[in-house]
Amino acid sequence: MAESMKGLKRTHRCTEVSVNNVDEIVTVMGWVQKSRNKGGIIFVDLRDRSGLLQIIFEEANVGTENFGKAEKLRSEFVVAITGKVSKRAGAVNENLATGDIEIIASDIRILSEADTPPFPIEENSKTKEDLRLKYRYLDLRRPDLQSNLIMRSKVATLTRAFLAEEGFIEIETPTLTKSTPEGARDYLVPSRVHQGEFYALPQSPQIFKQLLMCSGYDRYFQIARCYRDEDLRADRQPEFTQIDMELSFVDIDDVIDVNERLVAKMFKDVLDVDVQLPIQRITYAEAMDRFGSDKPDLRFGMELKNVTDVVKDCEFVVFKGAIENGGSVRGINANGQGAMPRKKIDALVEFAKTYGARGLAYIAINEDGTYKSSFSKFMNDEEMAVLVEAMEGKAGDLLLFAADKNKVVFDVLGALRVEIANNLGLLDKSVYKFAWITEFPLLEWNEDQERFQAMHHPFTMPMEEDLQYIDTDPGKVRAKAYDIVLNGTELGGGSVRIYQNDIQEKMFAALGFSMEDAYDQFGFLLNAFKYGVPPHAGLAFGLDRLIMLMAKEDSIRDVIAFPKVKDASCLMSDAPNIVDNKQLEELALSINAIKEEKTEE
RNA sequence: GGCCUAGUGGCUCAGUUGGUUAGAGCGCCGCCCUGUCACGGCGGAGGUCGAGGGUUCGAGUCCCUUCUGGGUCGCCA
Repeated sequence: MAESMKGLKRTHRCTEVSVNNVDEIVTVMGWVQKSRNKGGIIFVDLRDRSGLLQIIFEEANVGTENFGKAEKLRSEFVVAITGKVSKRAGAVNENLATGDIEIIASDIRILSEADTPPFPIEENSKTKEDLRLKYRYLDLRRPDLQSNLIMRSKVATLTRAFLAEEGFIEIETPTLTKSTPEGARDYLVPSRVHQGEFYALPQSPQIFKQLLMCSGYDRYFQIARCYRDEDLRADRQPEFTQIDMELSFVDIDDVIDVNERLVAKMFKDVLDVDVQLPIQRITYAEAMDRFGSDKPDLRFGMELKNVTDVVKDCEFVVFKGAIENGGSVRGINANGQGAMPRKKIDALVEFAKTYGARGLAYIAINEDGTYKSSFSKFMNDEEMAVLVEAMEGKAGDLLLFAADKNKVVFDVLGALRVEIANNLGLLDKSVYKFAWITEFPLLEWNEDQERFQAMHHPFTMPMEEDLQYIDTDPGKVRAKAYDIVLNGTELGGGSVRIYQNDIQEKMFAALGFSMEDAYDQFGFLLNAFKYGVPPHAGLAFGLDRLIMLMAKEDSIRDVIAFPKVKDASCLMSDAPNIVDNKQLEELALSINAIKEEKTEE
């Protein structure tokens, strides 16, 4: 028996009422968080997106009929309350923004009744995520998710304002577009009109924004939805949002400048955190060498040390073999962890193996200066001492070594470094350490396909000084590409683009594309470049990851209203689902093989 | 696709080496209570332990298969 709100108008949100409104008659509307019925007096905590407000019902003030309604209230009923703001007669509740006041109800309407929710609607929910996702519309009532989405809105709003101020124009680009085989797997959309043909959902607006530069818009941005049909992670969803931009007549420094000022404004305005500008820049080579990662977490040390030269003459076959095969031996020093129990060290070895290590060598330095090591029997005392010295090992330290191809060594130690820091509680979410990573390799060798592929994308400009190697030693060429990294997460990235035909042709040649292939896939861009193209560069932020870090969450699911789970389905709507045959016929599609349980539905 | 991990009343969990009617807190329902705010008091309902199969005299507890979440490697220009 829902009542009408006819004739009523909400005057305040719950926490917009304060002591300044004492004795005023207000009308608030929201959900019943909690009802405490003491018999002759009923306390109700009313909730809306702003917070909680206590309502008092006494028969003398609200009347017999309304008091009866108040007795019926249960969690999540939606009500409209009119009453007088009053200083609390009882104790002040320090935990509530409105803890010093209450509303003495003179009228109540039950706008909607509610079933008991399947889990408590409360902050810091302990409920398992699958249940929360099935009832996402209830989960989204919780204050922590509401504050995340509100923060997200603030960031988007100030981004628009900031970029507009900087001369950017917001332009939308298509989401029904053309599949390009390089890069991530595309989501495809069948065409009804052109049977047998497909649109692709964009992985990014990359080509369109470059065309907009050709068209003279000069500075473009868009808060763009992007799609990649790859497996999910805590920080990867099949559809995600980028703050995407492109600028004409600029070089690296111009892009970095405007973006670090944007980041600084976001953190100041939303979190009141000062980001020190300029943000430090680290080359890719240095990042790999010091941190084993191109997205280093700079909140703690434990940097990698290259001890290849130190151990090159030892008899330990693992070290020797790695060096002979062109690899390296590197280590990290987990300060003060020398007493780590064998079980935990074994767990680290297993962890390392998931990153391709065949094992992990270690030296635990006892408090008395003696060693406990997995390989001391292969080294003499002097060799051990020199190695420990090179690692700056002190009594009580734990030294961990990886010996393999450089890629494996970096992967293993880079991951291990973060794992250990995490285990030791060194990753403080309220500390924000930014870095720009620059001078990425232009190309990387794809072992499976036995060819080079673009590390970023095929339109990334090589560094002028490396251009000479593009024909002879393409792997050596560095790119005018840059990533912005925050606390070990890649927040965004971009590059200066190629705008000269001759360089673009060399790039396609290095990638093993014929010009015919290139024109087939990217002809509209290459043709556009024939008609006068400005030098241009751009960048895109992962908005979901940015908000995740700002909100101190562990998953982007907590900053996306309706996220998908690991297998890319939606537990609430049950998407994706099968469609009826009529739809398939219109698209000239037939299904060859699908999982049995789906066909039986 | 691989590896790790979880799945016990509505929610969160406990359930010893397999052994009588599967427990707790919160929530829910009913009655009482005019100052509570983790309200309180009294009473009550509710699960066969994700599913299927197996071992056993006997399984929530062991084995196999499978489903559903989460983490991660591969993948993610």
